[in-house]
Amino acid sequence: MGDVFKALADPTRRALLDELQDRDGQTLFELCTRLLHRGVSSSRQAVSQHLDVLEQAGLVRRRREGRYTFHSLDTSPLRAITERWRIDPEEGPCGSP
Amino acid sequence: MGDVFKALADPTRRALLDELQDRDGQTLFELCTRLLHRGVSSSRQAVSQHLDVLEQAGLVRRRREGRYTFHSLDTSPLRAITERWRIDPEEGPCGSP
DNA sequence: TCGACAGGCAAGCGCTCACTTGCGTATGGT
DNA sequence: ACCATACGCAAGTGAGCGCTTGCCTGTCGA
Repeated sequence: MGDVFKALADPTRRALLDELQDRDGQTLFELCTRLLHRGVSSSRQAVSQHLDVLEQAGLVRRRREGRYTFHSLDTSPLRAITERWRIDPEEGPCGSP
Repeated sequence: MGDVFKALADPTRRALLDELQDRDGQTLFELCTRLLHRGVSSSRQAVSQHLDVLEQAGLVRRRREGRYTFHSLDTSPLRAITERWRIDPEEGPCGSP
């Protein structure tokens, strides 16, 4: 549980999740180069360690294929947040009293 | 934005939010004693600093009254989480294709 | 087969974080 | 007036975090 929040506490890791949501199944170098275009400058090893944290938090899944390692996003751990502290969905399109 | 996640990264702070959701408008000492009953042992100053972090993150509001300082919960910053990465509400009661 | 590519592993360094310690301030009961 | 209460402020300390550096393992193309 705490691992999820610790993972989300870093701006680079949040940018990685944004990037994976934009395009799923990217490799390490793809993520590095696309982070650069976003203005986030991080070395390969740094990004790799960030992905380790995200994987341990259950937010990212790794799939090894040949010499490539593809990463995919998994937002299911975030659902526990909305269930712990009641978050009113701001009376969204569901509201019908 | 990152302040919210950094605030949520600590288990003591999450326990404080739980406690405030259970009973709103508690003072520092009330929160300290009730944390003890939950098994979370923290000094007064430690809890005060945690509340500082939560206040800076916008998750807790302070209201000074005489020599008491009451704390109230505000979950609105958490809504940004659900809006950033689409979190399916597990096909809640809203689903009607 | 050889070299370039994609990635993993681990130690070291600077910085932040959580906590403690000590003192100061203001309120309220008696 | 006096003292206990409720709380704030600030410096110091130990542990964890993010990043770098260096080296090693597989994998694919020419």
